[in-house]
Amino acid sequence: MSRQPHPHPLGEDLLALVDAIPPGRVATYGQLARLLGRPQNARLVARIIAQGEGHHPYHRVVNSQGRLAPQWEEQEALLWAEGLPFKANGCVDLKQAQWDAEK
DNA sequence: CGAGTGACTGCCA
DNA sequence: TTGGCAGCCACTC
Repeated sequence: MSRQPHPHPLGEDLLALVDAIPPGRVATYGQLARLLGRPQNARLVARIIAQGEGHHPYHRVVNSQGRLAPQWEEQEALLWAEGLPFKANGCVDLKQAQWDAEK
């Protein structure tokens, strides 16, 4: 066997965290990174999610600007289907949709 | 080991 | 509100 089920040790924790995001809400890479204990590793979080191992609501993860993935147009449709608020420029309104891990 | 790249973030104009 | 710049970390060549 000698094979790693996850490319990163944080991958499993991150996936569980992403799976914990309730519908109608979104989380930022930095927020997830902070919950993982790596507030400065937002890019690592993005990379792990970009790898897309297993099935999780990755579409609920956006950047600090509420901007969606540059090469994933379907994400907007998925978020819209969950009733997420969008701004005029096509970004998610984090002010209303950002997930609060303590709530 | 060094340079380039990226689904990032925060600050400033 | 929007856009540009620098800083950070991990991966790839």
